[in-house]
Amino acid sequence: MSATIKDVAKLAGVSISTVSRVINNSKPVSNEVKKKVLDAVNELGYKPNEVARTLVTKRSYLIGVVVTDIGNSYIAEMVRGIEEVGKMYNYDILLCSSYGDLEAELKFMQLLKRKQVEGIILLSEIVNEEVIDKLDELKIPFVYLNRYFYIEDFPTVTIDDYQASYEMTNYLINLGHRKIAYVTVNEDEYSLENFKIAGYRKAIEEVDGCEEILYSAKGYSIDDGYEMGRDFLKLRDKLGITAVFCSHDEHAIGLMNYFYDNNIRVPEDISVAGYGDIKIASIYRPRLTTVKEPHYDIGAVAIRKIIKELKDKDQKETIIKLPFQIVKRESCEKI
Amino acid sequence: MSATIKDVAKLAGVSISTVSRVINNSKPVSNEVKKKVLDAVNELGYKPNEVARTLVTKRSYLIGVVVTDIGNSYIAEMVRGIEEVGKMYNYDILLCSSYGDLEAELKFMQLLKRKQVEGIILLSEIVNEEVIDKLDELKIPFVYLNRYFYIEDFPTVTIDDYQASYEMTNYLINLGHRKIAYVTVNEDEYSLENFKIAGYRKAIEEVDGCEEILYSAKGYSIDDGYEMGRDFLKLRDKLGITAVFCSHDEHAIGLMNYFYDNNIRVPEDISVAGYGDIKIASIYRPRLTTVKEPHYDIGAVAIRKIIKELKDKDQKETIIKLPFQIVKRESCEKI
DNA sequence: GTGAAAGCGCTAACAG
DNA sequence: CTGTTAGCGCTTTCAC
Repeated sequence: MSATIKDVAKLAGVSISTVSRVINNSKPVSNEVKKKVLDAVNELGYKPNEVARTLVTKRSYLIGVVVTDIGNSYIAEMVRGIEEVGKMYNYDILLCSSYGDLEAELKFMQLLKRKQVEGIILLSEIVNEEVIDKLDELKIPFVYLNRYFYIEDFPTVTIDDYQASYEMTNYLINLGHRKIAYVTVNEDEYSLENFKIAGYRKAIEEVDGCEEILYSAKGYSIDDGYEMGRDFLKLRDKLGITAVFCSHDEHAIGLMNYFYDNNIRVPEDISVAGYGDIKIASIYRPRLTTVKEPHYDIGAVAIRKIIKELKDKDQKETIIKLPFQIVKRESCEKI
Repeated sequence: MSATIKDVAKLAGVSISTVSRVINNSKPVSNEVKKKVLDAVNELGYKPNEVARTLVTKRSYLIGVVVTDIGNSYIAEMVRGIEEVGKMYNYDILLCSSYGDLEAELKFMQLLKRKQVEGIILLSEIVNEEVIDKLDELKIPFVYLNRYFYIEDFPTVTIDDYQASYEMTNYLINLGHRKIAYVTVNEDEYSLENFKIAGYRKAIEEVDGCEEILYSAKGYSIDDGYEMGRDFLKLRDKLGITAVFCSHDEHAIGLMNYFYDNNIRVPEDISVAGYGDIKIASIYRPRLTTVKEPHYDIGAVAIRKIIKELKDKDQKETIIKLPFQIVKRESCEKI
């Protein structure tokens, strides 16, 4: 096996505490002895065993991150933020994917705790009381990130969905649109959609000639967006919809795909706006007008919050709201 | 702090060895005692400390994964494969992102070793001797995954690039194309492009009227694909190119974006084929015809290889080749 | 079957 | 400044 601190001590002819002192710079050591130790370290290629160190210091420099699926670009982006900021503070990321399974989420949280992670970031897409309880029960700093649902007074990082939705709807209205459909998902007491719909509604109500048109997609995926295409088109023809604001970029992309496949031109025949600014939104043609959720920053702020809490137990802020942006691109046009 | 094995032992009125035995099922324990222990475990909510366990057993159940950027969909996909298979064997993933920086790669490998990971999967996009040496020096099982470069006799999992490139070119030829451009990247002794170009060349040479047209992009990104659009279009007009086979989906997407922005229709005006089958390839319109690299499987097989090696030191296979697929979609058409 | 004791590799008092 | 010693929480002989 690799060399241990003992080997170094023996080779350098000093005690292990002295070795510990020089590699940690924790206490003054005479230059002469220090040199001997360093030489021995080099000669043996000694690398401290972090596991042993963790056992005594109680500091693992590990943050557990459980995500639903790293394959989602918005999640990957958040993980990037988490990891990059974590690294600045010497933290490493222990990654677990739940694929949306409740049991898996629960299991991983347990597992992470056993592995002595110092904090947990849960990137969930479901809402469940057991998970909440477990998170509290673990007694380690955590942040709960959820794009679809909210839990009151629970540590999280987000944007002002009400305001974002309001502003985007306004943008569409200013473009001249009046028949603006809003594509939402399921109704749920804890769904963030409630805020977004409220924002949309407010904008609609403020302007004469505008009419609220709500449409529900089945799920959150691109496919769900595609599949609603047929029925949505009927609705459009019936009501004269000229713009559609989707609560998720995925719907917008799916819908645009359906439009492409059926020779409906965007934005000439209909304007499409999304929400999220996932990676593909700026790659797809036409590029998608959307609400930019700062995924990277959300991750970055989330871990920063944990690290701060690790330093100073009492942090007041539980919910952090980050700024968003209305990103204007070619999928929406003046009418 | 959380309860330790000592607390359990005390509460159950047995020795800590007995507790260890029942929670690990490592030695027979009388049912009566077992029950007492289990009760105590429940009452205290005891969860073994994996760090302490690792220190004595020398098994961390951790695999280190260093990637360039989890934001790349092909990388995310590989990590999914790694993680999912890892979990089947109770392994967790320690994730590090190098963002292509050599020093970072080196540093993380070191770090992972200190954290006692049992194996390392390096997902690199550069080639460097130092890295190779370091990997060997670490003396733990590893797999080296690199989409752009190869290292002879180095543990990796890949596809037969020569054959894939050959088959795709053939497909284009069978569609009636004769002036087929191949978009490559930089020339480098260790570039996988050498194999791909050879495959392309072979197909071209086999058919009368075909002519080799090589074009080099600046880098590997979508932007690089976009930026070559202008010059490429000139070349197309000059040579009468009817199809372009890009060595990377990113180029193909970037190119198609340039075409879209300049009113060149795909596939009517030019057929476009890619390589990789990254996520966006099947979402973009028109959907991209491409060589499907099984990213998920590559990750899955990579970690499986490591786990196998952990079980049985001597594994013969160093390079594993996985099957690929020619995925025919709408971006290529008969001429 | 069960307990006592040693030890994994390291840090951190405590003496000197 | 430096060495000795006592653990961190757990597994694993080795006796009984």
